[in-house]
Amino acid sequence: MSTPPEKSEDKGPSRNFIQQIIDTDRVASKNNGLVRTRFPPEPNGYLHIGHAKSICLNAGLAHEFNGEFNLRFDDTNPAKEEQEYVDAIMEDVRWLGADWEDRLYFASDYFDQLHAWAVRLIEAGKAYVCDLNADQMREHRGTLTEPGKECQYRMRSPEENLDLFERMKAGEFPDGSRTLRAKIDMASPNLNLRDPVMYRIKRAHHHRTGDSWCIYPSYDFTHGQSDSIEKVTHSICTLEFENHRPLYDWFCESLGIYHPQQIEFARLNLSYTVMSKRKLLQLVTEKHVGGWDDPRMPTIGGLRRRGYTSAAIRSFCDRIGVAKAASTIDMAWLEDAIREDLNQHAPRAMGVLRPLKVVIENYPEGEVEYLEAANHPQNPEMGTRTVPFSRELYIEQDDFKEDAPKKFFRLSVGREVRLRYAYFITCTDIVKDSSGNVTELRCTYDPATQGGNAPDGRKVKGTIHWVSADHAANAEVRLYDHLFRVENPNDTPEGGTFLDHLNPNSVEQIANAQLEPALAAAQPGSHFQFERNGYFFVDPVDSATGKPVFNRTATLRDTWAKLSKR
RNA sequence: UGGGGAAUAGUGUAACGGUAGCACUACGGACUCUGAAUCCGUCAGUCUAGGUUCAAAUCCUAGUUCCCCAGCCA
Repeated sequence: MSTPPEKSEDKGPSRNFIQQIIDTDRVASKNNGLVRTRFPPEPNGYLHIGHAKSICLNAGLAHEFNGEFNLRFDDTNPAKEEQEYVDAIMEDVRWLGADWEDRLYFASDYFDQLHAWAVRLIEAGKAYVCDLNADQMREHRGTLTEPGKECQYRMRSPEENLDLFERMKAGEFPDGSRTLRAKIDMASPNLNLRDPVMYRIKRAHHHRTGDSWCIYPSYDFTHGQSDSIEKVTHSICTLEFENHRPLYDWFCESLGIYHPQQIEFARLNLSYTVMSKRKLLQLVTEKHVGGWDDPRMPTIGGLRRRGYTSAAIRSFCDRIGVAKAASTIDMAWLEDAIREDLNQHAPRAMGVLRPLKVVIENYPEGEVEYLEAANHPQNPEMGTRTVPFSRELYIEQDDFKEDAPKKFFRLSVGREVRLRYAYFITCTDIVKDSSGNVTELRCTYDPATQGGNAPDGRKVKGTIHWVSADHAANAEVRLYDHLFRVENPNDTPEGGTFLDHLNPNSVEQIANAQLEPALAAAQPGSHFQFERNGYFFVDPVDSATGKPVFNRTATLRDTWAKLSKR
């Protein structure tokens, strides 16, 4: 996925710190030079752009070093996990272009092995059954500055522990009444090493193992061993697991099993959005958005429905880099990535979002002519189409200004502009309603400029898009903006929440945009650039045959908007 | 006040003792039948203070700031 290093001997592309670690490992023939990575989601929610960074990183590394990439679900908490999420996650990973081939794994497939390993640690005197309840355990754990206390159960014999653990497994004890803990060090300055829980009693239906277990292994007792079973060479995770690495290492060492190397990197933060699963869930359940795939969501499903392509997301992940410093990437980077992709690939069309009627007074009534327009001016191979032209048209309201400044290159009374692919027109008069709003423009056209070129060589500064009023297709268009109006929604004053920063105008629905007629047949899932407006995607969910709904994926850069703001 | 991490233009990311580079943003300009794209250019950076060295973003010392950890979540 990420581009392989170039051959150039001088200065190749920069290598991130993980690539450098792997370079070193390969020079040392560690793992015989093999690279195997994995993406280990918990199926308790939908994937977001932050996960995409991890997927691209892991799959990209495997690809770059000719290794293997696994998909493994970390499904050790049946209370939160569901098959629905498994399915959605697989779809998203596949869509992103990461290929796990036949290596789809579930931590739950390792439950028997994990149990056997737990028994082994008990026998070795390295694990014990503890009768403390959650509150008591918290008390015994100590604090950041004070060591924890060893409990009375810590000294139980392996025989007693074995017996108790088997009875835990057999369902003899109520939920939460006992745990199996690793016997490490209650005084460790790293709280994760203060005899962490390996197994807890939890009667919950597991999406894969059903009701066959009532004890479930914890993340710490599962993750490293799962990596080990799969012979993962480089176990790449986010920074918050750095404190867990000693535990990861402890289990592999104590068990004497293959020991993968855990490497941590900084998770992705994006401006103007939130990334935590909890907050995304809240947006959905409290109906601040339409669902997990709402086009304003930073989820993979949301981005896809917004019109992002997987190529753009991969390119984005490639560009943002990988490091250990916590950082927040500007949303503009994501927008840049999708613009770059769509600029090359999206066919052009004309669509008027906020229509203003234009009557060409010297154009014969009832006449229609079909003018040729390029589907992509920079790429003639994409062909041409025709658009109907007639006496009455719609143009964009923003393309007319009664008191037009000098730098305004569009229409105003007495000014001439080019209608894209059509004619030069000059505005001669305006019609207003009783409250003074301009409702119609009266114009004349120059028949000699058909197709958009003047034989006398005269230039016009402005070219605007248009549609024929009688032929235009009506369609719903949704204009999306940032979900939050501040760069960092997590930055809230005392007593506030991230929801306070929700952007009330994050979506604007336009019920009756006027589009060139061919767009009525636009296929769901296809991309267009409405010239001078932006990139639009035909919503795969809400579109019906002959009634497409367009989601604005991204605007075009708008120099004029910037100029006019000053 | 314990432990683990991290600090390089506005934002990201390279440089691994030897010219601080690249990208995004911003701002100019050229070009243009999309005020788009493209092209050219400008502004702008090594957290602080000491030290080692011919030479320090890089090594050492001290400090500052930020992030993570007290779930039977992952």
